[in-house]
Amino acid sequence: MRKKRVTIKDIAKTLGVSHTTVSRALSRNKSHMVSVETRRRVEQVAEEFSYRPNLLAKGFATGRTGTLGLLASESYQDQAGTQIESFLRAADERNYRLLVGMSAEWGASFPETGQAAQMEQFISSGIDGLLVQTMGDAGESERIQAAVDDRVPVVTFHYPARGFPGVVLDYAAGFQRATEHLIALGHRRIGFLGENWEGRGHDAARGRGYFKAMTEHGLHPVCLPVGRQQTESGYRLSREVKVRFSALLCCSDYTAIGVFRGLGESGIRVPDDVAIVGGGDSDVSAFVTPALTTQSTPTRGIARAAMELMVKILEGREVACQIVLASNLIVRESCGSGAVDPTTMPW
Amino acid sequence: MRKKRVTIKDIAKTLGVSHTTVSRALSRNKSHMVSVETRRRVEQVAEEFSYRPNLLAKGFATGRTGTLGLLASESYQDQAGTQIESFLRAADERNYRLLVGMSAEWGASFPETGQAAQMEQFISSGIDGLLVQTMGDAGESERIQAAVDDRVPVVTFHYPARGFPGVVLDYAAGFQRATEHLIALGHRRIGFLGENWEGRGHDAARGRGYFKAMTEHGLHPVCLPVGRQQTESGYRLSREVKVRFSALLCCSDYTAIGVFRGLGESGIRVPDDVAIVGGGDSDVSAFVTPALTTQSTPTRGIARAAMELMVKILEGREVACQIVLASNLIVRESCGSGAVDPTTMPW
DNA sequence: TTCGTTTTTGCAAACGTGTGTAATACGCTG
DNA sequence: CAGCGTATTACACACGTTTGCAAAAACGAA
Repeated sequence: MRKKRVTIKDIAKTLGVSHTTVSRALSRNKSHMVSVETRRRVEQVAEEFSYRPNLLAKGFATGRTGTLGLLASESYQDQAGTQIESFLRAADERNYRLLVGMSAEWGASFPETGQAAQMEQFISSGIDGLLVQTMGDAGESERIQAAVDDRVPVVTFHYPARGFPGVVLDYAAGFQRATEHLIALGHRRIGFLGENWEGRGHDAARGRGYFKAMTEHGLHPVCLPVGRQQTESGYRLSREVKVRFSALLCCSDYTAIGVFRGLGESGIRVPDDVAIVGGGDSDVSAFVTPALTTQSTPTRGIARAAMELMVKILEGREVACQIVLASNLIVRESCGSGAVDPTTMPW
Repeated sequence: MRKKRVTIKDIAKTLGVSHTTVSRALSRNKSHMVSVETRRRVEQVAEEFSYRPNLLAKGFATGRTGTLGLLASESYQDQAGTQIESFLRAADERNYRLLVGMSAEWGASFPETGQAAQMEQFISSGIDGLLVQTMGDAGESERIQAAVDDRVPVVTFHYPARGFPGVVLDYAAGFQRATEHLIALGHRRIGFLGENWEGRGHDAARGRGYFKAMTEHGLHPVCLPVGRQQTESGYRLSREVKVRFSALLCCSDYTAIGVFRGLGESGIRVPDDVAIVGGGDSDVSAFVTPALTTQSTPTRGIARAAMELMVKILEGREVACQIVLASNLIVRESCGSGAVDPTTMPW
């Protein structure tokens, strides 16, 4: 199976020069010039032998591998895939490779352990930097700190982590706006399907935006917690929804689709009987019936921003900052926007 | 930022032994024993110094890195995410790390170039094996062959590639069965939304299953090609569907959802006016209205099987084989199965 | 005690590449 | 022609770990 690798020494030998010269010729080293003629010959032989540099050895020698670690979080489920995909794109554009992992909750009784172990492994594998999808749970920042121990630069995304630069999505503002939209439409009994606003994570952040809008208008906020199987959770919770609310904010489009289904089975119509807002702007959200009003999460924007930040940090052009991305409300059919007078919009 | 690494030499120095001994103590080398007492002391100091092995150096020395390359294909869009996720799980279970890439069609005028470049990079980075999501296009096998050049073992998945072991999903059989299901329900004007059966890729394979079932029953097969934005394509094509077919097979659940939408806007009811079958068994498929009959693609099963095959090959326990996974038909509401007498089913 | 055997340890080389320092050659100036 | 700066090349070591070979130590038996 295995062939013997072609190394710079092989090239050096056939040309009768030292491997140093070959190395410099190929890496176009600035401080030590190599004559044009020599470089030409080196390149020709390299091509002829179809030489491929051993990035392992290179990384070993230089301490730079051109590889970044990406630690996605499983708890984001439907998003995880597109999020990873976006990062692959962004990394490719900047010619970085990506060592990918998911902070596993599966099988492990202590997810933090798995997460820490992954970070350790990544760092041991010689990554230049670590991109971590944060969940905002208690002690997360300290956990990352402990595992990374200042050995590589870290950029977090999704949720701020104390002490680390990162890209944050302003979930709270987005859902606050969405809630105000529903209030402007005349709704008063508005429910929230997600995670309690006292918790952490972006669903809780959305909850806080909802909470703020509700209390500011003297309304009573209610949270119905959603489980891990989002679509199914929405389906099960729909039973409660129909008796208690005239409008509903869901943290995920998939939850909303589950709710659609459940309400439909009971003959409740959306948006006529209940108005619904989703979250995430997934690909299908425009094509379900009724089309889903949703809070967009710029997955690709997050990836690009995080990559850019990481590259800047690696190049020493930036030290620490939090980039806050806005999240927009996309108004479609599921909350009956057709009847709305735009001038009553609160923004 | 950077701290100085702790190496085995540091441990050796504090204990007054050679670094060789430390290496042997930590790697539990079989051929050269180390006394129990020495090992205990080494482990204690390693713990104390919180020593982390440099996997780069290790890989460099041994030629094994414990990292596999995963090259997913962008063209599978909605699937790519869950597919990658499944591989991450499977790799984690076997304690392998995963260098992930997507064979980019974005930005590159020649996707093959990007794909080849990725493989080159992965191999240069010292992967132990390469997992490639195949598309079944012409010359794919030769392309992989040329890029990999026998430097690492390859396992393909999704579509067979000549000369490489792999995990294949029998899309054709699945869609043949689905088509027969529709025929058994009494449908005659049955359309196919996907890729022409003369092409390659798994959508074409599904097409062949459809084609076979249709011709065997003396029916006329018709293919409406779907674009890259699957949901949207389904929506646009729905206009054609309603006038030509009484039943429809879609290669993706998302395409089916687009069709739902389009038909609904024209007042066509599913399944009463048109029966629909999807593909992929995505998470939402059970919760859209009507719930989608679909051909399941065992994404996790593919990942597990491919990983297992790769590990076997790396351990020399297997040489070459193709593992064919079956794909099941999950019957829900969208083709009106409620009216079916199970005894008329063709299987 | 002596020899042989086994267990434990150390030395040194190897993996492929980068880089600081020294050496050589060349051309120019005075 | 001596002297000097510069362009080009080579030597040697570093990076952290593994591993074949040899040496040393420990042990047992005669």
